[in-house]
Amino acid sequence: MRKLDHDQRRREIAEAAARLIAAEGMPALTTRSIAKAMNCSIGVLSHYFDGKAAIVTAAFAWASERIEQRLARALSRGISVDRLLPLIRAALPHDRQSRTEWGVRLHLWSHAAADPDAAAVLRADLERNRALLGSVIVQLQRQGEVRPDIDARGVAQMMIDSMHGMGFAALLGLHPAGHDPVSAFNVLVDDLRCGDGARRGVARDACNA
Amino acid sequence: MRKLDHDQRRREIAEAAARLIAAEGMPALTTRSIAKAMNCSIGVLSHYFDGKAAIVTAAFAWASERIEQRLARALSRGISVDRLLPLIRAALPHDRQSRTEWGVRLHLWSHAAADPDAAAVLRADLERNRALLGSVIVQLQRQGEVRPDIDARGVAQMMIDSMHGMGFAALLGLHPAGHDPVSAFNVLVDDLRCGDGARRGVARDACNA
Amino acid sequence: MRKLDHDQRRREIAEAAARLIAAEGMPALTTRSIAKAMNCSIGVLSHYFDGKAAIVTAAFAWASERIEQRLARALSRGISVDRLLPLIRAALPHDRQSRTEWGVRLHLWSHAAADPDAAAVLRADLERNRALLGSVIVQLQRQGEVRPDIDARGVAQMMIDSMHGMGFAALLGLHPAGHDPVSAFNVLVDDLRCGDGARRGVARDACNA
Amino acid sequence: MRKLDHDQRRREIAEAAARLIAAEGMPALTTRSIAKAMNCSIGVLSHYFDGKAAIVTAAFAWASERIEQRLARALSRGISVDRLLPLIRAALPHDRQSRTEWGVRLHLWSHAAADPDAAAVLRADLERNRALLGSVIVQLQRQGEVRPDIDARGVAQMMIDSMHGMGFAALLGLHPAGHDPVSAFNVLVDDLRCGDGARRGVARDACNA
DNA sequence: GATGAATGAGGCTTCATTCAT
DNA sequence: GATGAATGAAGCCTCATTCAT
Repeated sequence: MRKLDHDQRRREIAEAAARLIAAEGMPALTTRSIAKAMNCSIGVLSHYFDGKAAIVTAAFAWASERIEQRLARALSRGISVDRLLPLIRAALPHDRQSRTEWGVRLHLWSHAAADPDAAAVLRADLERNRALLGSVIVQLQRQGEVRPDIDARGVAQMMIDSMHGMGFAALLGLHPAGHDPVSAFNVLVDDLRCGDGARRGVARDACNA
Repeated sequence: MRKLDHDQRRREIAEAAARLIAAEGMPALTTRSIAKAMNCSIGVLSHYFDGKAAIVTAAFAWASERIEQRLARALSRGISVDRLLPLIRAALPHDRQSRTEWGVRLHLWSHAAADPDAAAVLRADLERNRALLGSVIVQLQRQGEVRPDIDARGVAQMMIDSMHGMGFAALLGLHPAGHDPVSAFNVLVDDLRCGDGARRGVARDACNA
Repeated sequence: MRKLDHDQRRREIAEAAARLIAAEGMPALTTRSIAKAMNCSIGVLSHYFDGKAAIVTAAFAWASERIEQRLARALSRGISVDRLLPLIRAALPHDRQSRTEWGVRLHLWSHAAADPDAAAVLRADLERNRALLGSVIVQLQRQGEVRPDIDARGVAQMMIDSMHGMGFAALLGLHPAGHDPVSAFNVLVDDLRCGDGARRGVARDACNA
Repeated sequence: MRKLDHDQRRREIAEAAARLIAAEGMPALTTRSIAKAMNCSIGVLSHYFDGKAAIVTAAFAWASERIEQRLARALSRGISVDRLLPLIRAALPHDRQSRTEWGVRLHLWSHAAADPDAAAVLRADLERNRALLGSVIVQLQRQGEVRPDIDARGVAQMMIDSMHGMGFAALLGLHPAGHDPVSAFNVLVDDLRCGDGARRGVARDACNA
């Protein structure tokens, strides 16, 4: 029970730190700002974390965990080719909560550029996501919804890379107004589908016109 | 001539700062570290920049400029559908210099999360790149190498988003060993091409097998 | 209790700063010198004051408070025309403590020349002193010790102005050796008195001699 | 001729420094601000002055000189008891130029609190003014306009002290709106006059009423 | 466990001064 | 004589951390 309280408190601190990172950036994450956000004194932090670096690590972990949970929840609603786009959409930043998570993620990426430990964590995260998305595609192949000749892991990697690019860009408001980056995945998804050659062939005939 | 020296020196400082950012991250970018990298005294910096924030801005601008120049150079070698992949490859991090540029770029993105000015610069950068890549695609459409029914700007945006995701991931060593992220663009490029319906059709037939 | 400690500490810092200002001037008032005088570390100061400017303000306030208290103490010993000169003497710099207070006061005046906030504080201080001295004169008029036809506030203002000039000059050792500036007030005090026309008349006859 | 240019330039620099001191205070007096005000480069200053301290000294001297000249000009218009008040009024701050001079003077006083050299200069200045004003009073005594039984130097000192207090207060806007501090000198001047005992005697009778 | 006062290193900036051009 | 780039000390402030209460 004591242990539970302890872990609970750690999680609260990590979350507070994560929110601060997302909202104001790493430089604004100070022990003072965390204590203020937690409405507690500075000294408390050292009871739960061994220095600020550990809090940062925990904040990054908190966000990564949330992001994975979000993906898992989306997957739990059932898998089909037609659900791929909504799934991607659910994974990208689209509401306050997901924007916070993506905000932390972006800072984690830049943090990892100079911190090998963070980079290792990041690699592990990505590997899990790749495996997860890869297994989804394999399952769709087994369901006969996706062409069997494609490399599931390769496509998963590409989708994840693209999602990161889109997610960060969306987070920073880098897309033109009204632009829906996810719709671009239609091209890719259509390409994965079985038996839709007809429509595409027509369009392609236009070249020779 | 005096003015030239002044600008030259500013550029040198910006470059030194950019290299520091890429190599050790923003927190390691201090006036001391810049002066040390420049082999000069701290006070010099204030002769050329109006505070550290201005140096950071200049460093970001230096990297963005280099990245655009790199893209422009790649484009100057001629445009064709078959050159699209090499072009993308040239734009992604692949050597020391390009890794430095991408390192700064990643930090600029996370910096922009909390700095509206940096975000505005980023948006302008992206808009230019989008226009550039969009015009390339339009030209390819005019040359009859790309299907006329696709939305050039939409595809350009998607390619850029994906490149960012791949570029950052490649920079951080997030891809599995031996993985070539660029090859994933083959799917997209093939989709853009005119008159290649045949091969795809064959593959798609496998679904029904 | 905690609050008391806090305020007590603030007062100590303000006093230390005031003594430094009086002894060595504003340029010598640095965070280092204050910390050294307080025998504590530099960081402590920011626990109690919001920057150096706030310490300076508090130091000025400390001295002004002391000066007013000194005046109030002198007044509490009873009021009569014969006590006016001793009262003035008590208000002017005459011992180590009062010299410190006047030293700070002088620096406050020059500080106020470029700082509207300080000037406003100064104006308020002066207004209080003017009111206080004015009420003393009114009381003496009621007691029949001072001529009823004089303007109490005007005389109070003149006395205060003169006291400032004398006080600053005395502080800087500007008077000739052995000179007692306060005795000059005899002229004014005699002029205020009721019923001493005789002595003056005699002296004035000398003109026609 | 060269020497003249040199001295002329020194005077210009001293004046520029003095104006800066009066307008923005000592802390704002930097080599850069002086050079900017002079519209020249920083290096020039070291051709004419041996460091900043020398410039400050010269600026103080410039203002003191001006103040004395102002007093001398006022005296050259002829001396009589009736001209004493206008003379005092001319010496106090009353226009842009005199306010500048008084501004520098105030800073000189606070500067002298921690700088024995400046204090010595100040003492010498004051001694000259005391002698000047004292000789004026002596002359008035000889002209039979001032009572012969007063101590000329003592009165001169008192007048100077009061003028300083009034001048500084006026400079800082410390007087109540509409208040004319100089009129307070009427009391003193009347007291100096020969043969006006009648009016005073009448007023004094009011005490017994 | 919790508090927050204290520490002192280190960040950014400004300044007077020097000196090569 | 004039310029202004360069220097580096020193100013103020913030920060993570420690520790007595």
